[in-house]
Amino acid sequence: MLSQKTKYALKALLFLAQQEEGYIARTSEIAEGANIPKKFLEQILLELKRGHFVSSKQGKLGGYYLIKSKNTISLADIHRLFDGAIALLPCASLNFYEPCHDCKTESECLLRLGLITVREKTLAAMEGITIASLAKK
Amino acid sequence: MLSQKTKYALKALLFLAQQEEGYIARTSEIAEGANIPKKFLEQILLELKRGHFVSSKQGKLGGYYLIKSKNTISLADIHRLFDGAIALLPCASLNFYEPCHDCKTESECLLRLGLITVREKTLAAMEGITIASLAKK
DNA sequence: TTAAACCCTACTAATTATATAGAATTAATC
DNA sequence: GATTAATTCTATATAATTAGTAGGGTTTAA
Repeated sequence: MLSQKTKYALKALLFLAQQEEGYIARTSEIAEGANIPKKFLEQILLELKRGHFVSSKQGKLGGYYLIKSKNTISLADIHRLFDGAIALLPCASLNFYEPCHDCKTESECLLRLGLITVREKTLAAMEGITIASLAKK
Repeated sequence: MLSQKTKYALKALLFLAQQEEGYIARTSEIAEGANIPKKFLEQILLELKRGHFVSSKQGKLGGYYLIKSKNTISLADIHRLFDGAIALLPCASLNFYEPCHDCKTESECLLRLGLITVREKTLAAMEGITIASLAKK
């Protein structure tokens, strides 16, 4: 399941994607428009900025705007930024790989291969969902 | 990600599936064989019993055994029993559906349709992974 | 200089995850 | 019938995570 934070991040990105090109949205605007607690949203926008999905203008008249095309921001990207691995176990993950602690040898872990199959399917689906595809209702 | 509990449940089921037909395995046997804390495993086996995946014989010489064919116990089943919904949000779930609180109307939730697509793919993959398929290395 | 915005760190409250403890119950065997 | 060995049940403990809140610092336009 997505964390609330990931859900809010997606909604915030959707909000930004629906503004006209070049528009700079204040946090409070996004918070109201997407129904997100403002102080919580501040943190989320900062993480999105560090993840290079949005950028910001500081000071008065400042705010946030997309710096990646909405076609290239996928659900997989945002999930990884906030919730981490897409795989069901670290040993089946591409970007967050870790060996199992409770399997003595890796070949011994009977779950791994099956979970890699699941991750491949889920990842393909999640990469197909972009902010652009979500925005066109 | 799978919780530790789900992972242990899968390992316990795999252990049981690898025993010969009709064998009754003690909790302590499973705990050692699958490297699971015994008292934690007790709770897991009880939940698997309530879920009608295993049954038990009480008293001395008692223990646990599968009551569903290993071909018919899927990763999706076990995930749902211990970790709940497979969908990324409750509003996209089949078995754990709940409407979003922060979307005023359902049609307003732009995430839902995309997440249903992801759930369909993931679910299909998880239903394809069974205890039997995992057991054959 | 002031106001309005982003930026940053710390804190908190509630929930969930991961167990552990111990007593009650059941059943086989001596 | 007593003993032993197993499941069953309920309660507790502890640590981590989640979902925020608080409050000040920094930047920039006017």
